[in-house]
Amino acid sequence: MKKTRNTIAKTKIRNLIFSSSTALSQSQIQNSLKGLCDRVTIYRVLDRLLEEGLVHKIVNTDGIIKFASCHSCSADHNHNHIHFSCEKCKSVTCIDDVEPSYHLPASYIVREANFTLSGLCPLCS
Amino acid sequence: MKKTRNTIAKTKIRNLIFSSSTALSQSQIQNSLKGLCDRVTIYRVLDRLLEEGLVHKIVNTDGIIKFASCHSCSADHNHNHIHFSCEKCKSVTCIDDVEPSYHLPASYIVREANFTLSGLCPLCS
DNA sequence: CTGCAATCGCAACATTGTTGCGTTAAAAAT
DNA sequence: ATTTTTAACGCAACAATGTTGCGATTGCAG
Repeated sequence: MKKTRNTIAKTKIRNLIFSSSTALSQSQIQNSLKGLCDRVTIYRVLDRLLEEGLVHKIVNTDGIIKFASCHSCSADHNHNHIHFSCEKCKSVTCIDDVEPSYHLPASYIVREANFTLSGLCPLCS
Repeated sequence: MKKTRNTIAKTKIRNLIFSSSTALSQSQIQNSLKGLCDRVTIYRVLDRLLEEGLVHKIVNTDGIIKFASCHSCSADHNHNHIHFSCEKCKSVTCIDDVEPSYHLPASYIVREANFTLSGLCPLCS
């Protein structure tokens, strides 16, 4: 497979996501970087970070895609934990230690799960 | 509260969603209508149908927003069932009879849930 | 320090969704 | 049946988000 390089933009974006307690959208990252790199570069870096399994992707309840670091899921790389989306402060947080349970008819083959609860987070309630 | 009118576009769109076995996006609806009304009208009709509680909104794993009819949830209007998104045929289906279970720290106030599983649907697997 | 190709910046484009405003038409009132 | 009211419409313009092609740049291996 292709080799990946550690560029300034990639390092900066990775650090941003890793040091954030909430999931970040492309526009949030763009604002933080303040013109460090092009908008397109952010999209491409995020794609690469996803492919490399360093971050995971969350679809918010309003359809906005956010990215968060993979902290506890290095073992079996299971992203199927719950996310919480605050209606007030718009933050998206991973609830790492709560796993949802479900069961489907056997004819469905499940490969990924995206569970997002929305409401008010501890800071806003 | 404001009165709502039954216009041609609204009736057609409502029927489309109600007779569909899968959730529909704005663009899918637009293609089906073949120029019956303006693009903007579809957005506005969907908003109204949502407000009136006739349809519910689903955010797909790729961030695309889809709409499905409310069949079994007229009683307490609970939309917290699971949705299944097929990676192959891109269909989004409501799995009405499976309710997910979860529990969060009490400091979170949950108002809505959006649970989407993705993989292969019975027709594609 | 040189060469290769991964990555970047820029421009252009595609899609999705929103807003303002003058016009049309649904349905209640006359 | 006709008038009146205003919800809903079409159109144009805009905003946000994401994608693609291509020539220039730069990380890093040899």
